[in-house]
Amino acid sequence: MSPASRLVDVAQVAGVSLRTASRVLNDDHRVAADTRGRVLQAMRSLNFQPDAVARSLRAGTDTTIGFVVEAIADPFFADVIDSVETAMARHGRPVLVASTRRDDARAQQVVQRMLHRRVAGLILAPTAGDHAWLSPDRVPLVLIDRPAAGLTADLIDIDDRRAADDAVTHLIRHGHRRIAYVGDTSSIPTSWRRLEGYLAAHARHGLPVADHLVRPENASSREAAGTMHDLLRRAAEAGDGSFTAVFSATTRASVGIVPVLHARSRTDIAFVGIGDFAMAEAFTPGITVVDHSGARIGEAAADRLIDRLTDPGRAVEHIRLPAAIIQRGSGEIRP
Amino acid sequence: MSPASRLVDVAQVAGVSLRTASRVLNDDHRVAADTRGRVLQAMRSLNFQPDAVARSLRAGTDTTIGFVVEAIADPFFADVIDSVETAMARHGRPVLVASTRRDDARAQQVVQRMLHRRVAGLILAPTAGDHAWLSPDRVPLVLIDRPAAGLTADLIDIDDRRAADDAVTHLIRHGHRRIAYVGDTSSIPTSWRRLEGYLAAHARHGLPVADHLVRPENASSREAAGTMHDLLRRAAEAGDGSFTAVFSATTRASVGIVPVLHARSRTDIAFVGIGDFAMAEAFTPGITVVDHSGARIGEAAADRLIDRLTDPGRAVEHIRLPAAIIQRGSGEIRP
DNA sequence: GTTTCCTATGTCATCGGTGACAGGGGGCCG
DNA sequence: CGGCCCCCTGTCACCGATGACATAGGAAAC
Repeated sequence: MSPASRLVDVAQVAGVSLRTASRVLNDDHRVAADTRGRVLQAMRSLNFQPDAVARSLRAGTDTTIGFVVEAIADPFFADVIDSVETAMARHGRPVLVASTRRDDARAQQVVQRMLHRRVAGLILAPTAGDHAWLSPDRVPLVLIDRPAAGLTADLIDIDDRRAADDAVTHLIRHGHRRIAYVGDTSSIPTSWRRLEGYLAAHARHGLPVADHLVRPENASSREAAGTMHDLLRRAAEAGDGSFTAVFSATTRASVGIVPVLHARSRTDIAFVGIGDFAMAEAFTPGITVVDHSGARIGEAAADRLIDRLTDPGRAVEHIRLPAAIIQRGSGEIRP
Repeated sequence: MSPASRLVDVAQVAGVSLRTASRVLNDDHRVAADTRGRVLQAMRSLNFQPDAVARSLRAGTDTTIGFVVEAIADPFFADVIDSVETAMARHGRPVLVASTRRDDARAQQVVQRMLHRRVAGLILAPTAGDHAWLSPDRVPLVLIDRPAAGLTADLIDIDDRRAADDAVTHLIRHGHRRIAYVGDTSSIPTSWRRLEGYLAAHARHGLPVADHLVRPENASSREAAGTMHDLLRRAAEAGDGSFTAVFSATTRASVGIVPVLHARSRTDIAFVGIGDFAMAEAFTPGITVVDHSGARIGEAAADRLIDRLTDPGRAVEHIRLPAAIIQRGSGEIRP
């Protein structure tokens, strides 16, 4: 393996100075046509490729984009990463990924690491804690999915309150009066907004909310499954603990709940969840969801970040992407 | 925002030379205890963090690891990426991801880009084409999921032939004689080995293979769903086109097939697929699969790469991870 | 007391490019 | 024909760290 050739080698072969070769490399117009030709020829013959690290050092900033989420394997975030990477690849920008596991300290650590790598920009799905340590003037920043406490920056999300309200209203319209809520930790704005939507839909229809049917704080699919078991048990024990429909506030929760309902053959209970998932249409009945496309969010975030890199001065924007109900059957079951 | 402090600033505050500060930073033992103390104190007071780009330039190599797969959003690869990132984070190594969309040219491009960034090592799920352009002496390299044509490097995979053989044998033991094969493009070793396994199981049991039941070349879940529809239609038309079980060679295909079977209420047809997926246990009957854990593969790949970075001279290894049948019902249906 | 050696620290060059600025040479103008 | 300007190219310094090598000063050895 011959060592990678450097720009000096090119310059020498072309018989020009390093600086001139550099100008050709950077499409500087003030280079005579034939000189440019010789340099380009030399580059080809040496199979020259510029060293990104050296350029980054001189430029003071890298071309790489950092992407920080709580879990890469989460289907929603995997979609987002995929579309961000695809969009960034079009601009020749590599993407660094990191996961936080919902741990504030870890989030801070991985972000700091990226900053020391001088990433050109960051896309971040914030954790629950305060993010004042991350000053947005320090690096171009786009948030996804939820705002970050103590941080003003571009944000791409869906209207969580409304998505939940729509889902619950859908169930109410189909005749349900006692609807269980199963959701994620309400320390995250995404989650409490969905809970708000659930409550708002009830209030607007003059329906009371039974406290024992509201079950936030399910951090994993497993916990959600446990909660579902518990809800069913209570409903069986006491007549007044009953419910005819379930609203799941997150995909994670849905993936726990649906198997429980099916394992118990409780297809008499209506179900609507936020977040689509693979195979949702494969059940009988199909699973009705309010979908927010990860791919769309990723694309919007990538576009926004590229814009901000081009023109750092622009005003902070909050982009709301639409979320719509996909009716597949489970949400249209009547009590 | 004060600009990030540099090592010279630290040196100045501590009243030592740049070089001495550098020695402290690198735990060089030949520094007097009190000098070290002053420097560390200065680092803390300036909140100093070394510039990773400058270090990379000087060192000739970056600490970053590159990860290249065909699609980041693929559930299997998302698992792998997640575990690789988690493992690498423990070693303080950032991870760059890139997707190839199964396009050789694109694969070559993203890998070259990573090399120009001087990544410390690469983990690669090869595409179908020839990979001779990527010399393994150029960068520490670990392959996952399948070998690469024209390339000798560490490889982490499962025994695809055997996994398929096991799955099909499982069906045969449950009394099936006519088993359909639905799989992915057979240009990829992963895929044709699974087809081999399917054929081998039949041969060992003295069973003939009906050509019209062997359906490779389903690149997407959608195509697999179409193929399943077609198989069912033919079986309904001609008596001899019938089958009592389906073997799906990839998760992608399974995700297409299962909904079709359930939509048509064909739960009389047995099913076994390679690759587990979310909700597989939620169906009635649950979906029997041969599982190969993406997390395990990612962890093994990360460990292997770290080993190779530590000791570049080691012999190339081929690590086979176990894959085991998870019986959930669909594979235990009798004809 | 001188030589030797070692410890702690410093100076200089370097990694591979790019910014700032200088300067030679030809064309155009007065 | 001198002066001005512009086009093209070159020299030098620098981005932030580390490798190679040098050196002051004291301890150990003779």
